[in-house]
Amino acid sequence: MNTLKSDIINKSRISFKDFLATKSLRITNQRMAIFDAAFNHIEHFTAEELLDFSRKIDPSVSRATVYRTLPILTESGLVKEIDIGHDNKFYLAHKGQKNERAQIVCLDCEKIFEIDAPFLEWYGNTVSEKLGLKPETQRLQVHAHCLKLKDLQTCENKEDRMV
Amino acid sequence: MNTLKSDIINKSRISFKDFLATKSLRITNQRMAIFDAAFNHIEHFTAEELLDFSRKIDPSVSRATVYRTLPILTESGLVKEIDIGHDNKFYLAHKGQKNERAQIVCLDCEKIFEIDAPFLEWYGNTVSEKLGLKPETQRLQVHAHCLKLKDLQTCENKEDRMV
DNA sequence: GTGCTTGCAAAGACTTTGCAAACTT
DNA sequence: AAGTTTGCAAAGTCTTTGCAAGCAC
Repeated sequence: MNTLKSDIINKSRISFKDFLATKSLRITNQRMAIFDAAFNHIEHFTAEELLDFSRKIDPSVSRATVYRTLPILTESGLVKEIDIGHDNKFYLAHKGQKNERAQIVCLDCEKIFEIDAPFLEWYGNTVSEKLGLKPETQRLQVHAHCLKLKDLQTCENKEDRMV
Repeated sequence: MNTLKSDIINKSRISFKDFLATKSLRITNQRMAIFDAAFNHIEHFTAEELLDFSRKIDPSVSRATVYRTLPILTESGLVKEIDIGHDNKFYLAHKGQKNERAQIVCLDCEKIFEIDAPFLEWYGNTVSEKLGLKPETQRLQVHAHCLKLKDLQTCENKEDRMV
């Protein structure tokens, strides 16, 4: 399992370098540190969190570079932008999961659960056809309250975001 | 049709006043101007647009009051917050449409189409159950490109947002 | 009259940008 | 060596907030 995971990260790492080369962008320490920070993180992360993680790998990484690198990562498809509305904009390293995914956002602990939603693409196509549009991305999100928190006054996810 | 629409607006207007009264909030000219601005607008609108519309009704309305009134309107359920991600946060007056709706967002003209999505609630329930969560809101969005624009180099919706 | 609401301007949060130094190729 | 990329700090954008004047009740 661990080796499999490393495999995916290593492949993605090469993909990223290829992507940079294709776009005539340079392979810098900062860009690779940001890539590694994103892919070593299991959960969703914000730009600010990515800055923190990146600096643990290469302290020279600046906020500006993180903000400049994120669009490259999302354009390459290696990082997915997760917009759950309101305040926060999250990102998630794409490690071979299916593309049709929905997010369940806990309103109590703010944890984001990613789940497969295999009908999503079909749905987008069906609806868009009628409007003369070609679907590009689909987003399905359910915001929900934690029943465990309500019953037990506690929720083990409460602090998990900071892992 | 026009009378029907006015009926809905008038009913909503009374609901808003009731809501304010229930919450011990005062019925001010500014709040009512903002309400009217929202309900006289057919399309989705941003906070800034709502400020403009409101000022046409009551020039004394300030940006701050719009930002302070929007949460009241959304809390009352009379205005729906539509988060299509990226930059813009939109709002839409709730004029008796079904609650289970999806948004199709045109990536070219930025127009937002609202459509019924009757399975949305069912889906949220099914998925959330497994996670021990109680669904509160569901959001389904498809971002799509305009085929007409691609074929004809033009799209009649291009300027519609400013209506 | 009491105290909630308002407009204004300042402050906040988050993101982008200009520029000279540093680095990749 | 040439030209991209970087960090820094300043600027931008959107939203919130403190305060004294104004208004609803």
